[in-house]
Amino acid sequence: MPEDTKRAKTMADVARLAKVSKPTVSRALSNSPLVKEATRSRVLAVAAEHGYAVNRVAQKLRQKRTNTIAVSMDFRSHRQNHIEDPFMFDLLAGVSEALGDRNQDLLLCAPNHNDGAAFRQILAERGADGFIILGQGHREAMLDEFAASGAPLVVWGAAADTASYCVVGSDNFLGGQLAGRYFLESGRRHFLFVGDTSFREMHQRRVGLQSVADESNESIIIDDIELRGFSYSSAHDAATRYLDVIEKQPDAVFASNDTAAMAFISVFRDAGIDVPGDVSVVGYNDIPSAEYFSPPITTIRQDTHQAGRVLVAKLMRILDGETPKSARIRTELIQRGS
Amino acid sequence: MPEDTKRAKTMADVARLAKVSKPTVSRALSNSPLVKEATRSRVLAVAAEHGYAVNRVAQKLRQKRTNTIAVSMDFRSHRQNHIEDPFMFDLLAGVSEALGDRNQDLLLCAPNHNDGAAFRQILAERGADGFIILGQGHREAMLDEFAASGAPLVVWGAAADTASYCVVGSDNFLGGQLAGRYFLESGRRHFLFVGDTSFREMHQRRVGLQSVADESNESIIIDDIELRGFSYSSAHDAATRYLDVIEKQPDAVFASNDTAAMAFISVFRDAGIDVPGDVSVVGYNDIPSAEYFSPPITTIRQDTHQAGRVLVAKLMRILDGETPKSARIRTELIQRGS
DNA sequence: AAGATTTTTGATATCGATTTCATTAAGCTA
DNA sequence: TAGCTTAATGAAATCGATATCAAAAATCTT
Repeated sequence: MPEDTKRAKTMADVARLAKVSKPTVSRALSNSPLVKEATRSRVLAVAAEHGYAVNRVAQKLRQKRTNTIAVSMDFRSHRQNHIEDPFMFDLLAGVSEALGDRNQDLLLCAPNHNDGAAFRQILAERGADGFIILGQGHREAMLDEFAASGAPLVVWGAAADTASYCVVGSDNFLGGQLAGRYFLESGRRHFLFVGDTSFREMHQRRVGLQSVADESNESIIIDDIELRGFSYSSAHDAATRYLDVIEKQPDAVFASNDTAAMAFISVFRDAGIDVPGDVSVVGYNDIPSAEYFSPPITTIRQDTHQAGRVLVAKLMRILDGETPKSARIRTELIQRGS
Repeated sequence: MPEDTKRAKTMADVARLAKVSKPTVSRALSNSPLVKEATRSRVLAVAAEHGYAVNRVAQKLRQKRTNTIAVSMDFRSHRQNHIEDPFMFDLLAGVSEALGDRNQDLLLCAPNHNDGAAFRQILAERGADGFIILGQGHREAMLDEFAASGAPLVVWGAAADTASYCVVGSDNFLGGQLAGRYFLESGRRHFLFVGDTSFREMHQRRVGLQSVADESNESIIIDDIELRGFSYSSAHDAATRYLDVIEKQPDAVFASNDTAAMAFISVFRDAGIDVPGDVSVVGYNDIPSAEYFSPPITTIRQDTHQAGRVLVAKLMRILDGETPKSARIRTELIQRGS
């Protein structure tokens, strides 16, 4: 039985060994209904026996489809900000898994410049069929232009009303509302919002918080601390300065990420202010240590797993010629001890 | 002057427009010395004018080189362990940057199974030229076999003496020694090691700590807590249990990651044990918040940026047919307040 | 069983680059 | 300037798959 045991490198090899033609091998391997069942199984057997694997590069060239998605991550800003938050990492994991399920390769790219030339080049050189953009908060104009040129792309973040591309993001407005309602229900009336509102996400959270105050019958005060970036240290500094300056202490802090929430709690504790007794603190993202902080942090959780799947699903629809709408990801308040 | 303003899609287009042949265009674009300077500049001008970009897929097919490196990340274990440590992320960033500098594409893959079939398939289908493996601590046998089959790969981690492949990792033994010496110098004599020694890295840190004790003239005691995984919670639980059980309290804790160090400090504080007064604590990795914890955590820092560069450099040498040695990354003690 | 249909199969062209090898142009020597 | 060497160029083959379209085989009619 054992014949030629050499590895079959190309379809031509398999064709010869199975005594059929190249196109038939191709059809058999791609489960085309055009090939007779008996032929298919013979071809598959030969292919398996000789360890044949299609050359995907040749396949891509001929099909003019790469089955590859470029995922753009802005590592630089991530490192500059000393972000400890594993959120982006989770997002990447979710995208990776979803792409794997669809047999799409993931080309990871970290563009160095803002002008989008790197993206255009990837498309021109046929390195990928489409783009998933993670963490490019400040580059909306570039993305608009890129999308306008017909590039298939999906962006993680907060949708601008004017965005011409498909955006998938957490429901930041709802997140802000959830925090506000939680404060109201626990009798708080003087809020402090902490975040970098130059990011649209953060701004939307602020607006959500405001909407709760506006709709309430109570008279609510909202203070603001404008952060730059997401580092623990900048939040810590801001908290310290804030305590020096204020006349009346707030009874609720909505920090737009858990790291900042921790920094504020830490400063409060050092200043003898009790959390949640004197001040309630709500964070965002539900990072792993939020649960184990002392006190455990009440926070807004986004479903990163779902996020990855939705990003990929939207992009696939775009590649199929549809124009899917932007989407918001499930968002919920995790009530803990702060 | 402006002639045909249509985009040039293929080399044949450029060739026609520049009134030369395809091979000449190819040579001009790849800076071959075979082409006359005047010709080259004319071709480049035409290519630029018509927005031509080489089709990398066709290039790969012909050259039998993909200029793509597959980077394997084990997201699953990462998520299971609730790792907050941005270490892997930094490593990925470093690798991404180093690959970018060398014009190599980064194919991110997250193998689901342990048997290495996914790796073999990537190679067989010519999805990548080589592999950088991050975070596969427990799969040495598979990697050995894969390397033995001639696959070009470099692994992040701790080198086994028997490893047949190139390993780049932090100098864990030195890391353990640095912690031990720090303890000795500050007069500590009763150490506690906390970590998951089923990971070789952690084991090596333990051995480094031991070596300092052995070489010292003092009589040193070393206790051990064997963790499973890297989560804050498991460390927190372990610390709590430990305090219940021990008779004599250690005066130094070497935690094999910062998250565990934080958990222990937190438990100590709640139990009224002063850090660093009663117990000194040293962590590992220098995560961003280590600096801002209270007290700021003394820790061992690895140079992740260098790590990425070294991983890529080693792999490139392997692809050039050399067999570079395993390497250790710079490792230093960052002395802070614990 | 001849003729019409439907399934299967295969010969050939193609995707877009690079390599090989032959050829022409340019530069040098005497 | 003939003759020789070297530098530039181009025609054709190639990488390994799939698409197209025509031909052969199988199945169905009557």
